Amino acid sequence: MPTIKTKTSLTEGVGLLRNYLQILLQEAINKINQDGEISLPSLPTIRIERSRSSEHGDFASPVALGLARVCGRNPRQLAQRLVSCLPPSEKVESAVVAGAGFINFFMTARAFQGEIPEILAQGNRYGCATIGEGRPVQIEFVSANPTGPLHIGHGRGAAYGASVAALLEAIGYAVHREYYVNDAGRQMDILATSVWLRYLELCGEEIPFPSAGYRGDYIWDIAASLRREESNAYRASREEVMGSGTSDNDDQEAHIDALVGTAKALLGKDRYQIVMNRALAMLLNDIRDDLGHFGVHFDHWYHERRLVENSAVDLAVRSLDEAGYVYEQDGARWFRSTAFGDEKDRVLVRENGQTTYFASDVAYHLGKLERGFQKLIDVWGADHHGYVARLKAALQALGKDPSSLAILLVQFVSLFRGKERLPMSTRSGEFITLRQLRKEVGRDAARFFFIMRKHDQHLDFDLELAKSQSADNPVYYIQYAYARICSVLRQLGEKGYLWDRRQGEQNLHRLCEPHELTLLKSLSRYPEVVESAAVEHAPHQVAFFLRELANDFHAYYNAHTFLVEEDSMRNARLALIIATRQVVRNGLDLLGVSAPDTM
RNA sequence: GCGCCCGUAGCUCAAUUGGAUAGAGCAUCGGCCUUCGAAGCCGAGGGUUGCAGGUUCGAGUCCUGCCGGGCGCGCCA
Repeated sequence: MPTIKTKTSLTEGVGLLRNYLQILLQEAINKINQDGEISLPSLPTIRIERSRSSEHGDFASPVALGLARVCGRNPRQLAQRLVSCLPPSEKVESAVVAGAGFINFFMTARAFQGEIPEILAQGNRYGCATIGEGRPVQIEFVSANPTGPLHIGHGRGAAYGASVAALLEAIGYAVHREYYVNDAGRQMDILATSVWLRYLELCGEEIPFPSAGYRGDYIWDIAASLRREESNAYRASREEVMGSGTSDNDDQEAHIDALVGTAKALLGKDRYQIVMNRALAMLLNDIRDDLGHFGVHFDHWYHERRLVENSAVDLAVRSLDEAGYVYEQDGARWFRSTAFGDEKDRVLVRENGQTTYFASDVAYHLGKLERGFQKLIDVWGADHHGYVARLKAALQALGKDPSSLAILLVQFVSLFRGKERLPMSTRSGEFITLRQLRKEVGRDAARFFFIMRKHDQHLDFDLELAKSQSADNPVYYIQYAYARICSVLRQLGEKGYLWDRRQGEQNLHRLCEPHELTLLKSLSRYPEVVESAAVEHAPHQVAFFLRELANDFHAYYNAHTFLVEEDSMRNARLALIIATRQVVRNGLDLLGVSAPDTM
């Protein structure tokens, strides 16, 4: 019989209790496998779960159920056999077979008490893992067009992307955060022209503003700065501007395109470029500043222009062509994405010779892989879902593995003020910006609320709830737990005590009240939660965990006094709540939410 | 019409990716402050997981068909 190797041995570091139990089961399976009782060519994956109900112990494994199927044996009998082969352990109180053949583990109090020194020793690093093994991962998020301020939807993408990035970093990936700046397409022309038209209005020209232009107030601000800087040097008359003959009443898109042409002609290439660059710079600064205050930072801002200028886009199109997936039709060049399951083929080069946004995106993603990232993550608004198939198709056509790119779609946000739903229209520039939201509810509540739901769920964001400083508000509930612990420690000093960490760690066996065990068990779950949330790109799991942890702490607080007279007990309890404080802070940190000492 | 996502307590959402008796928070009702912060704690009620089939030891989760909602379906980005 083959000996199945175990990754780690029992004598090595403790690590997660879950992994520890996994090893125990491995030993048991190995034993009966070597005895010839069962015959396994390779080790099955041994799943260990936290029991949902305390009646089922602390951990449970369904491994015998799967194994029984393979071996053609009775699951309960096999489970019983495994239990009898488990190596003895001081961490396991008992292991029993239950239900269809589950193995339930009841742990000793000591097993959980042992987590406290780990937390205190690791501090900010507690919960981190090395699964990523330093592999480079690139995560692209927000990437809003620089044609206006960020709105609520971008806020959700920003909060989500930032938390996923933090989680991946926590489990050992080398994370590179990137914002893709769409500064090369038609939208930029419309932006530049919108600014110029407002500038002309400021100069006193009465020109009707095109409905396809950007109408937001921020356009006035940019125009005003242009006028301050350049005075009337960019002025043209109403007659010159309106001379193209198109009308806003006929075809709004054609009209704006004509105005763009007029702007380019009247200003000349250099001055037109200055207007565009000024608008772009101001908007990007605004976005960068906004995100900075939101606690969201990027390692790199990647400009689409760069792809155009260094011919990466042309190269990508040529590569697709050489792979045999490009053809010409109606004067345009098409990518045969239907060969990879897309609904229809997509244009790469337009009839007018200009490459499409899609062509840039192919080049951009190809470049990401060529820069050495093995794992790519894109966070997109759900309205872009139709885009997934074509981008993956392009990667596949270029000989890349499409599964190296994970596209996470973030659903829309509906804003509520209590029961009242706030209208969100992007047209006419009347939408609530991220900045307004941040100023109204604060960064902490905004960050927390945005990640509280799974990314593929619609999010109802209640401004009143986010602002309320009450138990209804989960952010305050969690922060309050943190502040309460800080407050206890202040009281400690006022009473003339000092926390004796060593004595505390030596008396952890004193922590055996039900409330204490509940809290200890929750604390030990934290590394498991971080790992799961990271692997599944699901920061909401951290939010739910913190809520439960805070609840366990508040319950403990109400049931017992920490600052008791007896030194050994006091120091043990302080060790527990200081460890709790550490875990709350680590969790909040992953979510970009602050941990205040007082509230 | 076609494609993708979603449908779980009155409301907003979880559910260890196929595991045991589907759980939280609001809201409702009832208790707990002379005490380390009541921004807190404890308890109660509330469910045919949209509907109907199927797959298996086992389904909220997987497959099929309906019903209802959201989003896409440009030589825009």
